[in-house]
Amino acid sequence: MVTIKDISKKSGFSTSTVSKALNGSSEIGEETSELIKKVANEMGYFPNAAARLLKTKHSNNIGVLFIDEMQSGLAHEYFSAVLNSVKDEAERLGYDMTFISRNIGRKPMSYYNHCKYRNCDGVVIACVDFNDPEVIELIQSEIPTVTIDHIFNDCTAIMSDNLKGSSELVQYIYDKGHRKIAFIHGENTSVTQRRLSGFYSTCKKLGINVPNEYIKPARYHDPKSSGLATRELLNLKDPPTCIMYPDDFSFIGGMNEIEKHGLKIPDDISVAGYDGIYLSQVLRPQLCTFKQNTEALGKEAARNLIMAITDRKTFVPKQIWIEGELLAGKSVKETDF
Amino acid sequence: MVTIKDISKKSGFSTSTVSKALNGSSEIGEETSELIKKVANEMGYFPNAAARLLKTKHSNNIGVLFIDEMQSGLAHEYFSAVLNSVKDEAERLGYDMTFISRNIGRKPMSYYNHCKYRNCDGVVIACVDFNDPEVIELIQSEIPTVTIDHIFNDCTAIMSDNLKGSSELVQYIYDKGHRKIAFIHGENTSVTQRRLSGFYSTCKKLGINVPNEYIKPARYHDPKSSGLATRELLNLKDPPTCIMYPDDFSFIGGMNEIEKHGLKIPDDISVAGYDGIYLSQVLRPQLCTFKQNTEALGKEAARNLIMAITDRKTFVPKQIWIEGELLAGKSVKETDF
DNA sequence: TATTTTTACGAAAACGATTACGTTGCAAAT
DNA sequence: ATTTGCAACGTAATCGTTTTCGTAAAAATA
Repeated sequence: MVTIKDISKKSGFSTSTVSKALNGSSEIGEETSELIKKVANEMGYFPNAAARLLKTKHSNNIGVLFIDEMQSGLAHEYFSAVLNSVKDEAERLGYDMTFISRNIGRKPMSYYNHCKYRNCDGVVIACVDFNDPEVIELIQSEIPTVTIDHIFNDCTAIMSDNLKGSSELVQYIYDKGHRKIAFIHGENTSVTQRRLSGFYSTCKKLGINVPNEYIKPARYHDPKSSGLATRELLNLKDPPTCIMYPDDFSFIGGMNEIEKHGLKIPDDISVAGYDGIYLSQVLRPQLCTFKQNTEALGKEAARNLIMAITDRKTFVPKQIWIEGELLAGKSVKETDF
Repeated sequence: MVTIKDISKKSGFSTSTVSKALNGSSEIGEETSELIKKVANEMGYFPNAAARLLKTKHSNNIGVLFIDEMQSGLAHEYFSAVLNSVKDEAERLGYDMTFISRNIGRKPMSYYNHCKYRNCDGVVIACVDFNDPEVIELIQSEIPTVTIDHIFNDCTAIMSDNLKGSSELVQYIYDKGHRKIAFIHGENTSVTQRRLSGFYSTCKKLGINVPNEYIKPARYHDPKSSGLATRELLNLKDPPTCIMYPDDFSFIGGMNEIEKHGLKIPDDISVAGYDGIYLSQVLRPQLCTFKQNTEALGKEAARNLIMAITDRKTFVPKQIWIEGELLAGKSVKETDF
């Protein structure tokens, strides 16, 4: 490995001069600067991140916290799409991305300590249990963080506009003539809470009566759980004409259950999902859903995190709402009321 | 930040003793060792990765090279599943995972240099253009690497058994009575080459005649491209009764084209995919496909890479074949011949 | 008892960079 | 002629560990 010492020897300048020249300091004369750079190139020099980091404390590396309850991990299409976008934008801005886990070298370690250990300049937090004390510890620490789809005090949040999304879906379903709309909502996350709120408020606005039995809890991103909820809904004396699901993925469970009941989508029952994952658009019939802008979400997350890192003093936490787009699909049937 | 110096002062022992005690060296007496650990705990000490790395050269961090031509990145379901498994196993073994890009801090840098810069202990290479000189440079370097789905000299490879997979598919389709089987094959990757070989050899074994016009090139993981190939196949004077696709994802393009032609799967034409991604099993009809064992692939990749890192001297490169499983689905119709 | 070995610890030198501060030489200002 | 200022470069400390090599005392051996 060739170091600045080697360059120093070969070029005859001191290591500090070499360092400064290589970092483009104006302190060094143009000629020497050029010479040093030339020598460095010839010798195949590149800096050692560890040594540099030890002094500067800047790693040019951001961490991502990305662990979901359902263990789907990177197979979670929505989040992996967001993450991919984070990665692309971070790379464009010169940052690498490292996954943060709870252990290091076989020793357990909190998220926060892990980040400090790895000297992450900042952290993107997505798809985790936001009630986890360790997550809270990390967010409240001095390390810049941005969260995706969850709002914390004094922490920049990139939010997919779930309220608006579910609201638009309800409006669309209403416009198609439906008045008996059921909602299966994922439990215990702020994301699904917002979707539920959007559902309620829009129903109220439109004057739709929603019996309690039309609201079923289910686990987020869990087809089985939504399947059970679907069964209950279909067995009601007065079943709904349209069922809204927590997310596209969960809908699959519902779809199977609807098939078992011998019903056809959308002729016998209408359905809508959420997310707009690829799958939803290749199903037959195409699923009516709300597509989240994963690319914008990830990009904004990376950009804002890096801004927070760079302008640490002046940066103020903010919330950024990313809008999505209704994909009508063909799973909601025009109906009379 | 509390350092071993602080512990040294507080405990009265030298920094070297502290370091040794903390690292469990047998050189240090049990009592002092316990005392030092206690003090370290009280003070909330944990090591600084940069400083440690600077001396030891071990980062406990592995890099992943993961850039596909189609830019689907982490949205590539097969690879993201593999990667997730790599991550889980690596974490279990005490390693973190960092993405390797071509630039760092806005400066371009080769993959190899990037790995050296970040001091990656090893690299997992997947889903890239294996002809890229930079990739080759990395593989031939002193950094331990494992490749997924591609064989290089002197480099451990974790291989999904594509030959066997496509072979089993052909056999299954044959058993269902089909004799006019077309094959759309992805271009230019060793993965798709193997699938093609499996197709050819099994056809030969079974005595199936394969006219040239039944073999269509298309881009791997590209629905549009497979859609075009499908159209050509359907327009043949003597069209096939079954079409095999490069992968499940590509099949979607074919599916749309088949729909456009007013044909029904599987009544009018049978189809088969490859990969066994989630999508394939929720399509109606369920897709006949070959499910690759992504979990085993990722796990083996991580395990072998870390073995290569740990036993650098004795480790010999090897090839590990991971078997998959045929998912019959309902897209291949029983037919007479 | 005299000698060797072992045990338990410390001093100091790395690792490879950055950076505050010091030192020149020389031109410009006084 | 003296002072000042600045450009251009060097010295040396520093970041937080690990590790080699010593060394004193204790234990084992002869």
